[in-house]
Amino acid sequence: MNGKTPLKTRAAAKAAKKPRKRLSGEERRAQIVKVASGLFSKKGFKGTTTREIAKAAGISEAVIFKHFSRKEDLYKAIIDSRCSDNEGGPRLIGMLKGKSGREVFMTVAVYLLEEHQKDPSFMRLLTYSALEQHSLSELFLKTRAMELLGFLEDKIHELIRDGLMRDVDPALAARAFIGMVDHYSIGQELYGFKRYFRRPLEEVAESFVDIFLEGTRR
Amino acid sequence: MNGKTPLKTRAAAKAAKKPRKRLSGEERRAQIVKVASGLFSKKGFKGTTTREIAKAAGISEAVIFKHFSRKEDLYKAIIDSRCSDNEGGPRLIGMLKGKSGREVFMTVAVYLLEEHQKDPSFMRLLTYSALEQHSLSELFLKTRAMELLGFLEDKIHELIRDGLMRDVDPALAARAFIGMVDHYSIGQELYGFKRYFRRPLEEVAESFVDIFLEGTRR
DNA sequence: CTCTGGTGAGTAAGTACTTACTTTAATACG
DNA sequence: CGTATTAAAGTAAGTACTTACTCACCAGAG
Repeated sequence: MNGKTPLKTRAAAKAAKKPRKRLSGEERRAQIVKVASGLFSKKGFKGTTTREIAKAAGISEAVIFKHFSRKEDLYKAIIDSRCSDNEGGPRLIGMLKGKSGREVFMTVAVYLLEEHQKDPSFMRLLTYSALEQHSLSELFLKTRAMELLGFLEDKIHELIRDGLMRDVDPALAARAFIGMVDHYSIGQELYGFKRYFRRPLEEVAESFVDIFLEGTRR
Repeated sequence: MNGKTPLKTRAAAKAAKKPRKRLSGEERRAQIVKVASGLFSKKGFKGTTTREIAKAAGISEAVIFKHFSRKEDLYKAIIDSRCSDNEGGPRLIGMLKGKSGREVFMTVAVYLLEEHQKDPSFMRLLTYSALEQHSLSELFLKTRAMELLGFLEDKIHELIRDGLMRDVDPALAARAFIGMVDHYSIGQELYGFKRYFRRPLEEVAESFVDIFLEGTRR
């Protein structure tokens, strides 16, 4: 058992116990953001302690405060990393340009359902943020949500002008569509609906697009 | 001013400061539940302190613990008072019996939108509860949400059978409809959409019912 | 007098955040 | 090349304050 370290047992034990990886500032920062993000999404900002974050990251609390002077700053760093341009939003809008009506709505539905399914923690984070009135939801609203709704609104307007849709309120119709899709994901992930009810992602998307497009067809 | 109590100034000041209403046990209990409910819905369970509750109710913390041995018990009492049979749910389902397709969906939409607008705090409470995985959301899901969805599902099934609707997945369609309506309220209240976008309640309900019914029409 | 509704002043266990200190790795230099 | 220097990465053990929850006691209606 202790054959290797008959003497110096304390130092040896310590060394054995802690194969401590020493990370660079940037690496550690990113790790903390990732760990905290996961915890905040599960338990909320108030519900997560800096101690827990430190423990989960395998470091002492002081390290967190070397990188983020306040717990609140950690939240902001998470926002930046989650809402940064390299992932998400812009990609979707880019995918939509030049597509036909049905293709647009189908793409949006599949994209949103896939995103939620791939990473349900973001939706939780966003919802917590909205409730706790942090800026994440505000930022997300103004960058992502509004952009997508605006795009759909324009598209609907265009379809109406071209006589392909009935004369519905474009803003309301856009929200109706996003509502169907988002609310489905929220039900599955937050309210535990998936225990009672589950459909293949494509089937869900197809159904919603059908209902929406038939409902708005001229 | 102090003609009545020239002496005993301390006692007099105290008496003047606190026109303390002495409530019966039941009254006090109900008051605490009401106050706590409002605070929990604004700041969440973890985000609300017993001290805040006491202050808001104009009593000392100890009184709270005379009525509820743990903070958690207060949550349960709130659940009971919010989900009790006398208000909400059953009334809605009752209103729906024997109505035609359009009437059913219109009634549901108006009802949900009105409820959310009348008391947005319940939605917040419910959402917090779902995130924090308290039993309120579970209970609500099993009593109210499932019941309403089940009713709509049956109605849709019936309408399909009678050749009044296309052959859509009834469960999915029911969720699509509730999704449009609920998601609209959530957007308005939680994500602050109402700063940018507002429509009369009836117009919103009518639009959603239109989109849904046209979309599912045979 | 008594019993119920009410209190002020605790307590122990957290909480975010700090301080004084140690370890490690890369670099400057004799 | 090895060794002193330095600065960053890391820590244990605090601090000041908040938290849920308690307890010994009080006041006034019946």
